Amino acid sequence: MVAAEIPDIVVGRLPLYLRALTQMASEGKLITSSQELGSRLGISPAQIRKDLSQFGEFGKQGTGYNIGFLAEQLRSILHVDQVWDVALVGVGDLGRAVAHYAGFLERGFRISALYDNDPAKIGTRIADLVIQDSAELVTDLRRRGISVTMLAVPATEAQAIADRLVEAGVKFILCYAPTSVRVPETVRVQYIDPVVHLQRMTYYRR
Amino acid sequence: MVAAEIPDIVVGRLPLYLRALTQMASEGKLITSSQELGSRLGISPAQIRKDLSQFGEFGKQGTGYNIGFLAEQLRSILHVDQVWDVALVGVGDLGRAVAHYAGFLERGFRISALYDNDPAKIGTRIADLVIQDSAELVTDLRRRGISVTMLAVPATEAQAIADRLVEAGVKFILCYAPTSVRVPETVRVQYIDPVVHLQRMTYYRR
DNA sequence: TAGATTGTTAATCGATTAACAATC
DNA sequence: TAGATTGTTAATCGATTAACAATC
Repeated sequence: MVAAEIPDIVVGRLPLYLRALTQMASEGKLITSSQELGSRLGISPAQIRKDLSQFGEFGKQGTGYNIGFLAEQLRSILHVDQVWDVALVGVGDLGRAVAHYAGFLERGFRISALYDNDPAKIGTRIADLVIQDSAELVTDLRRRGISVTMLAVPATEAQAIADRLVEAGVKFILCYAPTSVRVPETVRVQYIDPVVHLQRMTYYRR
Repeated sequence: MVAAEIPDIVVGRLPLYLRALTQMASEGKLITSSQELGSRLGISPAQIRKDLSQFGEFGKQGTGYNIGFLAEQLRSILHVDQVWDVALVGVGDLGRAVAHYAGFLERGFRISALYDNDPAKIGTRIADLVIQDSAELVTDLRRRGISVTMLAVPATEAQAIADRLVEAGVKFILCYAPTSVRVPETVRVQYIDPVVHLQRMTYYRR
């Protein structure tokens, strides 16, 4: 049961499987198949079986997968059978919306710290959290042992803040700023830039 | 000069190239190389050259790429040398933040219609736009010829709204709802779900 | 049992990289 | 010219799919 080297691209699909399974469970379904899951997600059944088989044997021939059991396994694999404390840096319009979003907790994350560098915002509250001064970022995150952060600052500030996050020992950064940041290999970054997604589509203008 | 079949994954990188080039231009740089571009983006120089060569010869041996020229070419390839009207459906916290975001226009998109089904919101304004009733979605989008939309409604409503968008002739949907939607093959969907990105990272917990 | 679906293998398909001639 | 970097080819690497024995 030694963890083999799982391709990044496979890991990337696991959260989609988990999300679909959770949805099925909420619809009262108990069992599904690679066929059904695949048709919901637009992924081939063979690929789903292959992906899952990297981690174990979760299904039953002739029957399919127990939705609750498979979801539980995926939560464990993705390490979201626990709740991660997340710090959000940058409380502009987007940061505010993210801070208010209620959907994190049930999927393994809890926003538990907010930072901004605007004196007018520091000390005010959003969703029960006091906005703290970004100047305290490094000592504070380090002290609290927070390793997951979301970056919702302007693109021009993203690299500087990312450097501070790295300094604070942060391991995972979800970057909403429309720019790439450079970090050591020990730190992982994921990006969300709506314009990138839009441009990926308009290429296919007919 | 017949458009060859370009892999999706290549198309997906073009907006990143464009974003980095635009940033370089704003820094006053005039020339770059696949080496430099690659190191900013964490992509190999060979891959960048290969990707670009699918569309033409944009560089000069020994010199590299003219940043302004290459950016212009990419805008043309991605069809963002024009401005696309975008409709945003769902004006909750996230939709509001998206509507206020000033960064769309210079990258080829303009939010020009807002929809919600909450009577308390309909008729009010956000960023100079009057929120319209979702009930008018189909006729309205069709009349205005809008083909790009952003979907910021709850997951439970996403499929129903997506069906209406398809009915209205929409071709591109950027889905912020944490769910997959089924649409005909003629319609493209891109997804933004922050939790999916977070879970992709926490898998690598050490 | 008969029907269905998994887990897995082998084959296919596609993407990335290394290397280098061309040339600015 | 000498140095640098492109565009492109061929080789390598990796991912997806088809097919089917196993088995519930």
